[in-house]
Amino acid sequence: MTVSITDVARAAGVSASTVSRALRGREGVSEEVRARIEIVAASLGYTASRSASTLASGRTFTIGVVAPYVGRWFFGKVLDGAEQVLSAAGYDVLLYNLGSREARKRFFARMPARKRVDAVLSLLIPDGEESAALRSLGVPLATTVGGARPGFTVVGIDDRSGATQAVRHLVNLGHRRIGMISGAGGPQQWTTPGERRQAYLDVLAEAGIEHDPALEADGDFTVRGGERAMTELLAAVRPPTAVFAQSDEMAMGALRALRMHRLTAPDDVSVIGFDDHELAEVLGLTTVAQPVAEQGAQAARLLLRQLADPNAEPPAYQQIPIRLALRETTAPPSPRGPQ
Amino acid sequence: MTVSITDVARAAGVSASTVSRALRGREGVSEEVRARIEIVAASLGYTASRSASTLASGRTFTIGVVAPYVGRWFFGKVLDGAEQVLSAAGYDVLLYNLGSREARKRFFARMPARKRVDAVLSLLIPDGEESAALRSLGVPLATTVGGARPGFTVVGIDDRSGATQAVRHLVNLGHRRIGMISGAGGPQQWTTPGERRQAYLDVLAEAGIEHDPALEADGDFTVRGGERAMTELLAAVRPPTAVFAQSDEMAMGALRALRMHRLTAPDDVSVIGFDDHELAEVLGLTTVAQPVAEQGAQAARLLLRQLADPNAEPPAYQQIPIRLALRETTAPPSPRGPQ
DNA sequence: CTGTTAGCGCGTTCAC
DNA sequence: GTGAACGCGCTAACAG
Repeated sequence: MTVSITDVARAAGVSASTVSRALRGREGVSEEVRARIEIVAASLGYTASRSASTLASGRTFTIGVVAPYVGRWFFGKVLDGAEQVLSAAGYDVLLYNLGSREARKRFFARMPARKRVDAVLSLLIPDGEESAALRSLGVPLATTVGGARPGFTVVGIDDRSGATQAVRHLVNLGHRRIGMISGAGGPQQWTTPGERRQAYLDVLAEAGIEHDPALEADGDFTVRGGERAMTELLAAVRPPTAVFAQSDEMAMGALRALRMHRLTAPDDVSVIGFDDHELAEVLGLTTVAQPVAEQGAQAARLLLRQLADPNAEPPAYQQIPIRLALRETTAPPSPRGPQ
Repeated sequence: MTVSITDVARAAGVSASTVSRALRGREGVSEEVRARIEIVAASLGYTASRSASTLASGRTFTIGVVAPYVGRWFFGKVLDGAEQVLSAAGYDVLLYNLGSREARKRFFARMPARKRVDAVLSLLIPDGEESAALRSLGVPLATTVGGARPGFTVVGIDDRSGATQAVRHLVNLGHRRIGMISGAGGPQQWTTPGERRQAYLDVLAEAGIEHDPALEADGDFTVRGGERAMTELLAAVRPPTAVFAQSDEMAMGALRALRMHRLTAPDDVSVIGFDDHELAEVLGLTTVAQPVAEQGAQAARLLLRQLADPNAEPPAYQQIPIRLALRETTAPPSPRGPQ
């Protein structure tokens, strides 16, 4: 039924190996024969069976992408960027979406990717055991989240620098009471919240502003959490005149909380986010823009490079540049701000 | 290096065929032996090679998902829903993200999914040629977009009914000048814009409201487009007091346009969307809620059913229920609305 | 440059 | 209930 390599070989009057060589562009086939084979193969609609080639060669031409939740903006974008690079290079993408705790457990327990992929791109932060499980696959590993980890090529942004830019921006506008909405939870290995917080503290210190713990609130990296956190900050004895949210989604929640209190940004409170979510521009949200899809693309490129040259030492950590996207939710403090 | 079925067989003191039978739960293996084999396999960390099983059995245990753009909210959600169902059933998901015109062309020209998947879920609307290419794979096909198509199992919502509910809601609130932001473009086979528009016209007619072409604007199904469209509507001789946007993203653009004009919803203009985008709730947007992830999940289930029983006639079209999500952007027309 | 010979690791008969 | 033999479709090593 489906056409195999021997069908092509017979039709072209050559052996199967010659067809194999010709179609994969290997040397040792005369141009004449190669051309004939290509025509025959095309006319027969032949595609080599991936399973058979994999079995014979050991290469799968497939990259596994492990994600916590492709339905979320951030991961969808990273996946998008990675997929484009990989498919352009002739690789297939096998997606493992480990949203639920059970799915995740099942994946790492049974490792369905074993013998199925040439490399793995992880969009989630594996704990110690999970990292070991991935390393046991014996293939190149990359990730776009979390700090440097042995065995992984990590592509990320400079969280410290991004947060520094954000808070400095608020300081430069003249704010002195600057709040922060952060995410306290998350896996141990996720260094982002800590890095951004440290930058916040450092900038306050360098500006000679005393840190007020009442101006920090946990937003859980969700819109709802951001709303709750902002509400909390507004209830402080002396509310902030500006707020740095560690993510755009939390910043959006904060904007909503302001609206609920009949306040607006930046007239009453300045708000700056982090990410450059696709709706940030719509909302006019000032933010630290990180190229999300590009991080996935770059991680994919580094994996491809390792596959092309297994001997080359892969970079342990690579940074993608970020920039401040000035929009409409930040301005100098106004006298009529919340007291 | 990697452990194979013969390794397990030797360690368990049985033959490879017995291991194969035992591990796949086939009959004809004593419970005693099966238990022993399972223990040995687990302790050795054995996973059957998918390529080898595929080659031997013809089944790939892999489903191909073809998407136009996983980075977009809607498709990410559908993919998410589908992936969960498929991976829970032991299937892998091979993702083909056909964002660019070239990627799409390349995919349909070379059909890299051939011999690689047991079924295909398409999140994009294939044209005639592309449909034929997919059908030539000889596997079950499903889709969550577009109208019914031969050879495909289609899972979707009742666009007509959803739009009817939306516009009736506005009529019931007392609105008479009701605008619509729609999307004119898109592929021929995409019936959604037309269906929703027809419902809009029908409800106006049934309410005895004369249709005013000046109250329709094209929003291109994007936030930006929605913003432009709303601006256009506000510039009409007699602007609408309420607007039905055919998607939440366009509705969000409309809200932004209102803000730019120092107007608000619902005080000046009521706005209702369609989708229940994850940020709709945050913005308080009244909308027609469609369960996006559920559509992907249901399509996946129908594919699995066909794989389990190839003889069963697959349903040609299946509808997922929708509901009106009443929130804060719709209210009775106010006397101080735009004139 | 090209053909022949062996597997790759399984699932699937068919005997026993 | 279990094992031996065969083949799935292809690539790799070796001849020629």
